[in-house]
Amino acid sequence: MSLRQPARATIRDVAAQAGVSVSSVSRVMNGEPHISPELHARIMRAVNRLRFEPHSAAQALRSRESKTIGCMVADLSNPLYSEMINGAEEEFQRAGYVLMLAATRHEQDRETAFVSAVRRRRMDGLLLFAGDNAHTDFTGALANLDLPCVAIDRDVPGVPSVRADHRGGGLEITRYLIGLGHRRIALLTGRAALLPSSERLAGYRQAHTEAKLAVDPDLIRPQTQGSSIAFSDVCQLLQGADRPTAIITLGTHMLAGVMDALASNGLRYPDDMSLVCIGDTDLARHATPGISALTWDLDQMGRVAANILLDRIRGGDEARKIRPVYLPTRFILRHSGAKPRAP
Amino acid sequence: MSLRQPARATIRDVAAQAGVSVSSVSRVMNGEPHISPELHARIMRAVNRLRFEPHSAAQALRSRESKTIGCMVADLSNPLYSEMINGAEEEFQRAGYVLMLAATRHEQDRETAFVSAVRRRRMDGLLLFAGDNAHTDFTGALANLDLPCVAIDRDVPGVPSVRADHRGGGLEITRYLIGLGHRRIALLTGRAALLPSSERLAGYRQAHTEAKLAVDPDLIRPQTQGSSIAFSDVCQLLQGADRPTAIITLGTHMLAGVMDALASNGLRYPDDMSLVCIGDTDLARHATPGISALTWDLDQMGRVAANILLDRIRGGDEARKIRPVYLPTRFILRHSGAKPRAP
DNA sequence: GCATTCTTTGGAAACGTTTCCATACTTTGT
DNA sequence: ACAAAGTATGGAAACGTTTCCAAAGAATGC
Repeated sequence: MSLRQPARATIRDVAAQAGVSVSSVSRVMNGEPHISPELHARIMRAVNRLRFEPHSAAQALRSRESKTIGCMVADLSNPLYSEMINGAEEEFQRAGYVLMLAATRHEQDRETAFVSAVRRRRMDGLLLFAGDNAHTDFTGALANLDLPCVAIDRDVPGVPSVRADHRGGGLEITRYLIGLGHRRIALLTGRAALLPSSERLAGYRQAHTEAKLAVDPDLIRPQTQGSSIAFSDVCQLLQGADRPTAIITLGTHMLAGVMDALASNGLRYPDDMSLVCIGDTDLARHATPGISALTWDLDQMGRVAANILLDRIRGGDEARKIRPVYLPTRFILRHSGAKPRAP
Repeated sequence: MSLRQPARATIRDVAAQAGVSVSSVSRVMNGEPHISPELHARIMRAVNRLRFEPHSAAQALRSRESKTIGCMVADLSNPLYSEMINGAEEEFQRAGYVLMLAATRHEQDRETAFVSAVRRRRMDGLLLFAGDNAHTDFTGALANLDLPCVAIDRDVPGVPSVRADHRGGGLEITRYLIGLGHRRIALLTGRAALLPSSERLAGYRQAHTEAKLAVDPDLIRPQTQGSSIAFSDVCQLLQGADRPTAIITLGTHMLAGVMDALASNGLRYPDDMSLVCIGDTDLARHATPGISALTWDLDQMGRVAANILLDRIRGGDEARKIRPVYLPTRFILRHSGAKPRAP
């Protein structure tokens, strides 16, 4: 019935066509030395004639490497992550690896499921993006893995990581706001269990300590990323007796919710409320007035992580270093900060 | 020197441990019928004791399916794409497939390279995102592939596709602007070779034809996505003698460039220039005034495409349908449009 | 009660590579 | 000139599954 394609050529077909042994074909395909030019030419001719393409499952089975990198991320639709993945993927592609992607949606089940997939597929390495620190089942599964791993903005015991200096960034922007005279600064920093959030919080606390200010726990909103959550968080904060006079918020999605909340409460920034966001976005840049933002190089971060992982896979010198690599953050001052109003 | 992990258990180890044949183990692992409960229990006990996980390369080699989907996208850092991938990945994950991702960066070489990877790895299906229609080498390579494919917002001969109704959307927003009285409408719609761009242009033309207006080719800027390009495009348009009075632009990145260009030329929207953007973003929503936008359901689009592909892989009834599936666009009216000034 | 079909198991041959070992020539060193 | 080392090739055994075939026993039809 269906006219099937001619069966794909195997290495044996190539050997027969060229009149040589399969081992010679294998050697040519893998660019091994000690091959006479004539043999090489003859084999390549057969390869081209038959359009031979080695079956990577067979290669993986025999040679025990799959030329595959697992990449685990909580949320692909978050531009912060996709930007990093984009950078990392370029490096992997250049090195001849293919990315296998899984979005875990912050669910521990999916994390362990992916670790299982990594094992079954004998992936050569694993790149971990920010994920919940409380997922100990997952880190347990990971420890049994004996596989080169690199984490991005995540703290996994025994795994090297690349991190933005969220603590320093949190410190810098909190100092800035305190310097302007703010004493009640709300922090909408995303899920508490994520490393970037907890680090930023640490910086925030440090700035308060330096200025001998107490931290009001009510001002810290460690909620999930999302504009509607930010909206209701801010509304709630504004209802309170002792309002904040400044807000630090994530730039992606949450900032929009914060702006909505301010607008629908008839407040304007920077006069009624100072604003700083984390992660520079088109919105932060082009809102009027422009919103000061903390930023760092996402593409670079992906690339650095990818290269560390590749180096580990190759067993390079760097392979034993576990200490995190930190990338600097940069504060972009715009016009969303002002002295707080006299009460 | 290095304390290696104990070797991973194979199906043979399990069989030995349970005192049965390997074929029985295989049957249990694959949930085949005709297995006595006692055998099943005995084998599962051995599986758990040895922490057996089947080697997927061996499975792929023997069974000729890799449980893997290739996903080719031009630019991962574009939120439009990553949102769609996010939706598609969820569906694939649910069906037990893993996504293999490649970013082609609009380079034909990378496209053909990935097609080759798809062949070698015997992936089970291929999901294609918007890419250059001029890449005929690539579509040629694809035709030889004999593999279930689905395209998203891309026209590949013989391949079913899921598309947003960019033509209808382009028509609607152009009609809207013409209805306001605009006669010179600039169109900054991204690379001309991409299907969404050319479809929008078709809608734009149709609206002009309906209104018996000529289309000035100078107003059509089929440039690559990017804020700096949009910036210089708009500056150039504003220098011309016969300025446009409205601009249609892509929402991601380009809109920011357009806004910059207006601001640095001392123009404000909607009074000096009407604005509509394609793809709703935080910036469009929260700029003041809000910017009217054309939007469609990205997550849904990814899911629909994924399910069509899965159906094709299973050889389902839908398998033979090649006609594109269209998803509707929706026009969100905000405050970025006004009647053009009297000249 | 006997031929037929179904259920349950085991044995062994693939799947398509890589890699180890053997072998027949060439070099090279002294 | 002869041992040792190097180069170029082939043969065959893995790698870890699935699947086809055979076979023995249990259930069914008439």
